[in-house]
Amino acid sequence: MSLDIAQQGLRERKRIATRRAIESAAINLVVEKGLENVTIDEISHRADVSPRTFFNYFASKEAALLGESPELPVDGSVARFVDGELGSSALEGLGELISTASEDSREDAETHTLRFALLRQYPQLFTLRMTAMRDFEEELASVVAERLRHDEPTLDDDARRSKAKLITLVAFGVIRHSWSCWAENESAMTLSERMKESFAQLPGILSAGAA
Amino acid sequence: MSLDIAQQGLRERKRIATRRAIESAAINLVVEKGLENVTIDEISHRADVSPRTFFNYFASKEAALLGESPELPVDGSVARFVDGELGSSALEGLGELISTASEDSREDAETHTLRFALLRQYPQLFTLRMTAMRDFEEELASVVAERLRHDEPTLDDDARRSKAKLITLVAFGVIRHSWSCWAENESAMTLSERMKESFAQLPGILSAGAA
DNA sequence: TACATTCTTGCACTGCCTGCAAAAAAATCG
DNA sequence: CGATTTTTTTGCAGGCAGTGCAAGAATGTA
Repeated sequence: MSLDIAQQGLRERKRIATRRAIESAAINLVVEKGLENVTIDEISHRADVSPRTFFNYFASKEAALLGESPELPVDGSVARFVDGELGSSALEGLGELISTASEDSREDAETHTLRFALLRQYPQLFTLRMTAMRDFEEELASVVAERLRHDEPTLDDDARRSKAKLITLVAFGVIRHSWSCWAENESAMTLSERMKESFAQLPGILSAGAA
Repeated sequence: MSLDIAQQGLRERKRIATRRAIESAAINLVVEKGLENVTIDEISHRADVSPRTFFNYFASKEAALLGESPELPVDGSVARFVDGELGSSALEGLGELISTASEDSREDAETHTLRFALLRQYPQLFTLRMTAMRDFEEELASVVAERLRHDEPTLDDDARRSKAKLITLVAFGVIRHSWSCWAENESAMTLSERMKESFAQLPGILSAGAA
């Protein structure tokens, strides 16, 4: 794990350091002065790079604040999910997969905390993050399709892909719900706990008929 | 219906005309030259207003392309939904409410068609549209909460609001699914038909357990 | 007609973002 | 080490987005 960063040459190490410096400068400045009052120039200056270099690393101020896009966990939980060992249904398993995955983080703990605070403070940032999740959605949808191949082998390809996508998008709806609840209540549960909660509520919203 | 535009004075009529002219100029230019190759200057010029005036009407090029935000239908279907007459569950009813509402349109048919073509062509625009839907989501969530007050009178306020939000966000997940299917297949069904389809698939994704 | 209100426009200004080419830094090789 | 190649950083020039302000035009009102 800690060998990832290991000597791939000075160049690579410097690139990572610069990226981190920019992210950190951006996040701290926004915490200090507010999103609207921070310019690329300021961020670059604090990170000790030229404004032009900023754009060699990030496409925008927001991109620097959001950091890297999420990726599938690499600990084998994906394999267990595909094999049907995670959750009694694909949707439920997906919920477990995501809420567990949202716990790990390959970065500085303080940066991570501040980033979350910003997502809480600026809903626009959360929206952007969800937007940036499109690729992740595609990835997840194909994993879900694999799971469905296991759960329902009789389904034809098109139906399976469509169903996988529906499951994925519904799951993202649930994630948004978790987020919304989590962001409103000052410091109640962990986000990942809140996610488990929302996923648990899910079955109740389909069946509950008229009075 | 056609009386909406009726004499509210020259000023108001001109405002509406200008707004329409800008929208139309924007849409047509983007259809002709592609989203990236159209500037505010061009749009303003074709709409016969100054670039400065453009910003008196829209905050950005994208806003002009997307047009007005969606609103709740005014034909009484909301009341029927709240009273539990629409759908056998809140989620199902919400599906009917939305898919029906997406049919009406208070605008020029050609503009409407082109706008949809653009949403199809540029997924970023659809994402933006979903982002702009936040307020609409809030509105819907409170309507859903009313419906829940009817369906499950025993629920306390917090639980009801949370559940209403979950239902709403899941519904938006389904809408995204409908959109995705609709945008991929060249000219299959109506969007609103496609929505009914996706909502119908929904019950199947919760129960389907392991093989 | 005279007055008040609202809308349009030009102007100046800040900030975002990109392409390009020169300089700096790091990797590679003899 | 020194020479060469590759990659990164930086400055510069420039286009486009978006905003505040104040003057002037258009509309509403009496």
